[in-house]
Amino acid sequence: MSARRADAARNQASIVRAARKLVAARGLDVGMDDIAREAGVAVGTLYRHFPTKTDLVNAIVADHIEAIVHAMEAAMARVDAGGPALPELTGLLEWLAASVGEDHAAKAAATNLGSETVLGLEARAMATLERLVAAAQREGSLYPDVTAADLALLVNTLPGDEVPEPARRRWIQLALRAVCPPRG
Amino acid sequence: MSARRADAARNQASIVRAARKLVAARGLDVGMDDIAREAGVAVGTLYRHFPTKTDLVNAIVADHIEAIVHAMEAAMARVDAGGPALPELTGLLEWLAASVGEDHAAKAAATNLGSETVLGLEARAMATLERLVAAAQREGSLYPDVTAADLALLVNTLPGDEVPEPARRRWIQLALRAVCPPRG
DNA sequence: ACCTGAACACCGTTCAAGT
DNA sequence: ACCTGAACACCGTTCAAGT
Repeated sequence: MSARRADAARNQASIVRAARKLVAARGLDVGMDDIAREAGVAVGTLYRHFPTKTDLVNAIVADHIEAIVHAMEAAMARVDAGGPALPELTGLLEWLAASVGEDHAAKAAATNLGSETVLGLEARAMATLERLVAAAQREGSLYPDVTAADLALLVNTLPGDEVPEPARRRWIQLALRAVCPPRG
Repeated sequence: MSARRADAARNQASIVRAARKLVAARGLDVGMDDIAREAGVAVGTLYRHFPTKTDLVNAIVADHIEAIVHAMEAAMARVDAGGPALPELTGLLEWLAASVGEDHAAKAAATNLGSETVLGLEARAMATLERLVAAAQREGSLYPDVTAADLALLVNTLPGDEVPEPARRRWIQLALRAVCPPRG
C-alpha cells in the first residue's frame, strides 16, 4: 500500500500548513485560492486532497480537538498521580480561553466539543472530562450537580476574539464561580 | 419634506417584513434574491432601500435591540415601583434565551449588546442595565462585584439554537449561579 | 497517479433602461 | 423619483488537458 507519490504527500502537508496559518489568522472564510497560493499548488490540487472546504477546515479543527484531548489527558494523568483536580480544571479552562482568543480554528474546535461532529475524538474528550469532573467532585471542589456536559457547554460558549481579552478573563472567572463552591 | 412615493414606502415595509421572516427562519445568510422575491420586488429595489446586505441586517438587528431595551425599561419601571429586582433580572435572561433560541436575528442582536455597534440603543440598554444591577445589589441578590458589563457579557455568550433547548436552560442556571449568591 | 488552470455556478452588488 | 432585471465580480467547485 501507500504507493503514494512523494509530491502528493508534500503537497498535502503544505496545504494543511498553509490552511492552518491562514485560518488561524484571518478566520474560516479565507479563500481557497489564497490557501492554494500560500501552499504553492493549484486549486485543483487542493480539491484533490480535500474534496470540499468543509473537509479542509474539519481536518484543522480535528487537529485542534486532538490537542485539547491531549491536554486533558495530561491533566488527568497528573490527577491520577495524586495531584489536586481543581487547578488542573481551571488551568485547562484558561489555556482554552487563550487559544480560542488568538486562533479562529481553536474557537471552532471548542464550539464543536460537546456536539457530535468530527469522529470519536470528542468521545475521548468527554470520557476524560468525566473522569476529571469525578475527581474534582471527590475533593469537593465542584458543586455536586455539575457534570462533564456542563463543562463542555461552558467551553462551547467561551467567547473568542470578538470579545476583548480582559472580558474573556472575567468570563472565565464567572464561569468558575458557577461550578466551584467558594473555598472553605 | 417626505414627498415620498407611496409605492416606495410600501416596498420598504414589505422588504423589512420579508427580511425579518427569512432571517429569523433561515439565518443571516439568506440570499438577497430570496428576500426580494418574498417581498415581491426586484433586487435593485432592495438595494435602493438598503445599500448593502449589512445595512438590511443591521436594520433588523436594531429592531431587536430596541425590543430588548423596551423589555429592560419595563422591568426597571416595575422595580422603581417597589418590586424586587432579582426576578426581573432572571426573567429578562430567560426571555432573552428563548428569543435567541428561535430567532437568528435575536441572537445577532444579543451578540451586539455590549459592543459599540448600532447607534445609541446600546447606550440606553447599558444605562438601564446599570440601574437594574444597582437595585439588585441593594437587595443583596447579586454578588457585590458583579457589574452591568458582566451581565452584558453573559448575554453576549448566550448560546443560540446551535445548542439544544435543555442545555440552554442549564446554561442560564449556571450563569445565574455565577452572579447570584445562594438564597439566604 | 497526480497536477494545472481555465471554466462554471452561486450570490452580493451595480447600472442602463424603463415608467 | 423610483422600479426592473440583465450584467458584473467574487469565491467555491469542477473538469479537460497535461505530465
